[in-house]
Amino acid sequence: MNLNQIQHKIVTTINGPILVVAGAGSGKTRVIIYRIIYMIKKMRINPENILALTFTKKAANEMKSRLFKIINNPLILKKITIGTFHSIFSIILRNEAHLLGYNSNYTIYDNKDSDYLIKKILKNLNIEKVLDYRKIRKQISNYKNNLFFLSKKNNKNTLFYKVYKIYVKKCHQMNSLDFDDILLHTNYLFYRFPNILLKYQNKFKYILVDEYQDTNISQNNIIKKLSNKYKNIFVVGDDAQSIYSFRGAKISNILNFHFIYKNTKIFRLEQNYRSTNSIVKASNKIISFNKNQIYKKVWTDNEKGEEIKIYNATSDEEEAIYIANYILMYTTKKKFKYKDFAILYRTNYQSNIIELILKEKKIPYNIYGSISIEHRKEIKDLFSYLKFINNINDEVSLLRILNSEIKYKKTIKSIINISKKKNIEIYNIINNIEKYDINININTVKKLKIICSFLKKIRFNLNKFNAYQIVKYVIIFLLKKKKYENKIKEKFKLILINIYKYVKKKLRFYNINTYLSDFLQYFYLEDDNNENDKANKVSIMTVHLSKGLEYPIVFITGLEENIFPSKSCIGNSQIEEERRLFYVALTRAKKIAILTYATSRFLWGNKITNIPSRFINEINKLISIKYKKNKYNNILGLKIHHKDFGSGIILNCNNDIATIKFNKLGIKRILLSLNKIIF
DNA sequence: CCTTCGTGAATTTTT
DNA sequence: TTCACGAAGG
Repeated sequence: MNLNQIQHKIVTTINGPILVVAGAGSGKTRVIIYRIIYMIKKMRINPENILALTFTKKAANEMKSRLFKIINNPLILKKITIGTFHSIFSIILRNEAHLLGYNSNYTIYDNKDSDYLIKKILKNLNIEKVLDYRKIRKQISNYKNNLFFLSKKNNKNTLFYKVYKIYVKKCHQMNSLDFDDILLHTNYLFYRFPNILLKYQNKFKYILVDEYQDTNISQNNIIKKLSNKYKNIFVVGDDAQSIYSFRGAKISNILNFHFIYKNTKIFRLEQNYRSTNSIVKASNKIISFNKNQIYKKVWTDNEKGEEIKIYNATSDEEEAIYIANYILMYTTKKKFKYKDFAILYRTNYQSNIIELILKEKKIPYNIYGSISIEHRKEIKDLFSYLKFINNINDEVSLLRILNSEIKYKKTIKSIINISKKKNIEIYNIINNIEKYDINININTVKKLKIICSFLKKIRFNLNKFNAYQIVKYVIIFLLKKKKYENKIKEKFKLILINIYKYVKKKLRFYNINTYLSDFLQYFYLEDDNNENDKANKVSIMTVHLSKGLEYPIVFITGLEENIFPSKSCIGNSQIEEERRLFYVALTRAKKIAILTYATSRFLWGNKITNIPSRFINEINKLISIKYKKNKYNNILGLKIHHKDFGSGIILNCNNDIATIKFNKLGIKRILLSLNKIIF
């Protein structure tokens, strides 16, 4: 199995609660995978009793494919339950939905759906100017993830609570769950129905959780309940890589694990096998700037390797060009492959310019997540049809359809008003539109008729046709009605191909038919929209998505204050999480890490300028000097004294102009040739 | 009933 | 810059 002594011990210690504190690159995913194999092959544990949980769809798919490579037996593999918290528990909820007053075909609302609903509620209460719908959504999410509903913490007189209650009620009426509901309702299910809990306790006798540092209260409580009978709970985590606190992740879960589970065995994985010594050294240096951390000594036997490189681009475009050229050079002259490279960024929108340049230079790439395709308007339209067809109570999706089909807002408003006044479902009204006294355009009536008869027809066949057939009909219907650009048609085609593959795979692999609701579940909670994983392509993604992955050469881009670290994290306690995020980014690299930053960059059509990220300065001494561009190339981070302005530190330097942060006067740009600076 | 024009927000990260 | 939304005017 090729494991070190501690790893071997971890793999073969099966019973009881176990906490593994694992540094970056110490082989923790490998340990999980070998442990699963050991349980099945050596311990003869029934694979059906194993539950492995991850946080991102990407990590789940990665684990599945790595396991498959070793086990290579689909019959065994399909018995193991592997997936994200959300996907696994939403499947369980579908099975038990009737107990909670839901139908098993419930719709999953993404953030945009939630926003839409919250906006509507605020408008109805006439407080859309008082409360910000996005803040409310975050607050609702926070509420649910912290299980406040179980405690007495809620302040029932606030405006927020009023909105919260309506939101919950509406979701229930529409047979819909948002992402947080999936966890919340699972909690409620296990709390309220002990016999159901027992059923799943007996099924999942062995539970493994990857990236445990990212669990929130709600998730942690589910694991606690599930493992309570057999206590075979195995968690792996690294507090230094905790980067999901915005989703309610609580580091205290990992810190208090051994208090909650008696007789916990604790292991530490500190040897890094992934990266060169230079990279390990720099990442240790970075994380040492954080005050809150569990002491860990990550070390490596690997060679020193190349020093970390840095590139100061003049613009975001030039940054991308530099990266593209670098990749071209290394693939032609140094025999690296495209798939050896990853380009990481802090925010999704940064991918635009990178994609553009890579396309120009004909470098094949694979983008993960992205401004995810489900948020594109036309795709959203398609999926509102699919969601409504699947769940006739889903008025959010129906209203989306109406909004995209009917130009005249007044007409929609009158329909909604009638629905409210007479307490009749909107779908019912549009089906009998001529019976109602509405000022409505004749063409609109015709349109509604066409839509309604289509919906009726297709809903009639809902259980006869598989997901592929249904989606195909909807796409044909949409294309018949509207003139879409070719780009959109291509996207539709891609989605269809994706569905086709999925339906086929399910049939061959598991011998089950895929209906529309199965496909929607897959689309929202399982598909990481990345079929070409193994293809020889450059990977580009956010730092968040890169966790758990590794690449020989990694570019960390946009290392500027206000970008990375993000503006909203500067000057508060969240800066430590940003630093952990940078730590995650840096530790993805096996051989070479290249940090890039741009002097100016486009944001909303405006050129903005930022000073280099503090993270560059924090590891300044470990960065290869020859890559520090220009003639004042070795003065970054240097403490200086200015004849007029006093002492300060050099943040950036472009040819003759240095950006200096003065102790008393703040940030100023100084012409070096004036010779006012004493180094 | 329908078009046009002006204003203001958007982009932190994932399920 | 781009997009959504709403007011105003055709």
